[in-house]
Amino acid sequence: MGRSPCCAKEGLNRGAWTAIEDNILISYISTHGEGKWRDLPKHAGLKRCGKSCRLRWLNYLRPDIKRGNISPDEEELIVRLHTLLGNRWSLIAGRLPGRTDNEIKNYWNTTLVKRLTKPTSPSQSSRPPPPPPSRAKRKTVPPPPSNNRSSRCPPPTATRPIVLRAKLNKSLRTFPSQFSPGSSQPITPNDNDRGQFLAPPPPIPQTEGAPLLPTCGDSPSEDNTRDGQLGDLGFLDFDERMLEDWVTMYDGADTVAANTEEGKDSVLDLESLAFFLEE
DNA sequence: AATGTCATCAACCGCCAGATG
DNA sequence: CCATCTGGCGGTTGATGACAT
Repeated sequence: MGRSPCCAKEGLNRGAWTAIEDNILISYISTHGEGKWRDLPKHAGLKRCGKSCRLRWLNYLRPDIKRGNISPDEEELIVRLHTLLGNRWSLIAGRLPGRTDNEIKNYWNTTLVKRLTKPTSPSQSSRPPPPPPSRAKRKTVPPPPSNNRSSRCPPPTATRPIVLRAKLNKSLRTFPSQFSPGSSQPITPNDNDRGQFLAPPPPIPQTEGAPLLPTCGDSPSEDNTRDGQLGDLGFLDFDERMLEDWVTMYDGADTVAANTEEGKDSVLDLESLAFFLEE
């Protein structure tokens, strides 16, 4: 197709950023906000590719960045999320306020991989991660389930059943389940694209027209979103495999409203679900 | 002290998907 | 519907510092 490069390469600075460049970028974004990365260098007077500016801002200069000292809790969460999501660093980072996908990716590749691939002692309970469903692999992996609903439902290999009532819509992907409890402070006003936590937990959208998970055996004509009401989708045999399939299908939806076996009606994010499944 | 090796992480690269005209 | 643009993502590289010999 012959795409044009994201920016002209000639005459651009490369490599490590200088403090001056950082200051220029910070002051420009604080004045004009994020976005328009392609035009940003030109307007800000930076001899950098727009992509490079974006990366520098997101991974290093944002005011809410938390750097270094990944806590044991964070580490455990990273391991669990990676078990569930694979190398989907942006999704994982979205559950760790202040952490960037790049940092988590680096931490995983340098620290955790080595630790987790070592022969585990009896005291170590972390299981090695499954082959990650990376983007590269998604190319070669069998295509995601088609719109044929029945094809979306693998044979039941349940670990335990959950009644899934709704797939959470994208507006709900932004609230944290465990972090910043009691805090409703937005982390950054412009992070609407990275699964960051922008808002306090919204109520369960029982009457909102949230898109629904497909149900096994539904006829395509039965639309659970009719009248904007959530229908009870019935019992599904639920396991990690299905969850991963749904994550693939509904990329970005990392939370579901679930009615567990015990009858608790709740909104669960995938991390909670992973925990639930491990029980 | 000099050299080699390893570990870390910022930055880059190429691909992809959604938006737009 | 199609071509192109744009932003985002994950994989990889390379510079740098720490540590070992």
